[in-house]
Amino acid sequence: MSNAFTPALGLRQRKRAQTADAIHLAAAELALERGLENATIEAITERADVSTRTFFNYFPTKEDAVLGIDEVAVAAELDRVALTNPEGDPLRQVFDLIYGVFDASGGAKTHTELTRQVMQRFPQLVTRQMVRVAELEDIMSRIIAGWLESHEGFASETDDERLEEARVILGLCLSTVRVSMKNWASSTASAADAGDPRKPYERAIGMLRKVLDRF
Amino acid sequence: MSNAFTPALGLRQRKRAQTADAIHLAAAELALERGLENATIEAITERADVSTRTFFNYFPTKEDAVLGIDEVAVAAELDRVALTNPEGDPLRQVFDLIYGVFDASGGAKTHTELTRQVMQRFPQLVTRQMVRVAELEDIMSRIIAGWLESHEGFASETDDERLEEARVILGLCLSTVRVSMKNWASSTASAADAGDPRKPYERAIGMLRKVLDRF
DNA sequence: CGCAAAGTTGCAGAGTGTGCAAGTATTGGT
DNA sequence: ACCAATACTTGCACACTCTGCAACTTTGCG
Repeated sequence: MSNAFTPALGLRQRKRAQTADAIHLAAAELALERGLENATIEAITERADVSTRTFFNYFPTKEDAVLGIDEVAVAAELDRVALTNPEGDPLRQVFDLIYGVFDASGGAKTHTELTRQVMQRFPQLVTRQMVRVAELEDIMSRIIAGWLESHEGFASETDDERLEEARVILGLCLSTVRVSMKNWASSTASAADAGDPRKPYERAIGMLRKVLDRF
Repeated sequence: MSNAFTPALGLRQRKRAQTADAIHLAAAELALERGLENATIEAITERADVSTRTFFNYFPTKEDAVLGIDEVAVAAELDRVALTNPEGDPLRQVFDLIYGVFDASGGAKTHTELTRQVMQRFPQLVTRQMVRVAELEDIMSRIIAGWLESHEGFASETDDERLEEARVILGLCLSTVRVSMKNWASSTASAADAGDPRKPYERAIGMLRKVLDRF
């Protein structure tokens, strides 16, 4: 699991990742076994073999634990991408940004199939996931607005105008991803889909293009 | 208050509306006075002069009370609009649908300025409001898909394709409304804006058009 | 080794939300 | 005016989520 970007993690960090994963796994499994409501914190912590108090040192809410959201990784990804200055298809850039955040947030990383099942069975979690991303709207919009600045057609506008357009663009892409995500979540676990968590994003681009062409 | 559409409500229903409003008012005021977290159910019920238990007979959560969401009215509005078969600008139709749901949901009805202040101070509530509307996505998408059926260009597609496109279209409009809504919430309470809760919707249409023209 | 920083845990407690059963008010029919 | 069905309110007990705090254990590092 260790590569150029995760070089020789100390014992502490390894343990931390292990514990987080154990809690996430227990939470997701229990949710599937007995439903989201009936998977109590007590049951989760018992299976993950940590105290109730420790649970909340890792995840602020039960839902975040089920989704396995890693806030630190998300922040890091945003810091990283804020420095890039991409070229090419603007829509694809935005979708890549969104995918990066989702990917970093953990759901797509370790237990893809488990997460898909959870999202399929509890659609509230897809919504929840989107709300979480929406909370990063300010940061992401600013990044996109920065991109717009170097595009002809946007260069002549004020910062505020660009920021607002960036918000709308982000919103369009996010909502398309959400639709596509729900499709993915409700798809049968065919090998083609389950293996590639990017699939819904690729499909989302196509869907958005198709609808944009209508208007 | 009674007009052609609210003909001679019985005592029971009038009291019910009164109580709901009292709770909503108390919740919104207290949220503004001491913050969302510190406005406890206990404090709200005390001010509205009902028992804690009654509170939950009216609103499922504290946030819904602060926003004054009326689920019954929303359901009625959706039933009503499902029967219509509108003509004209498709985008406007969708925005009208969204506005109808918001309006019926109560936030825009009685205490417009209060609600605006609450949303300005607690942006989570804007998100929350959007999530609520998103939960009606299935129903609204089906209505829109029905509209598409009678539009040339969509008539040749399958029901599933139309439904998916309807979802994406709804998503685009919703996310634009959300952006516009946040602008509205953070605007100063100038007479022009405060008086007309439709303002953000009109503006949203313009914003979406502008961005669509870019692509 | 030995100290500092990070992490774990139990406990006490505030707050949200639900089910139930008993009591009270409203309605509509006679 | 009366009665029975119905709707609404309320108190109570209880389950659950989540937080602050203080004691304790583990890890990192000079």
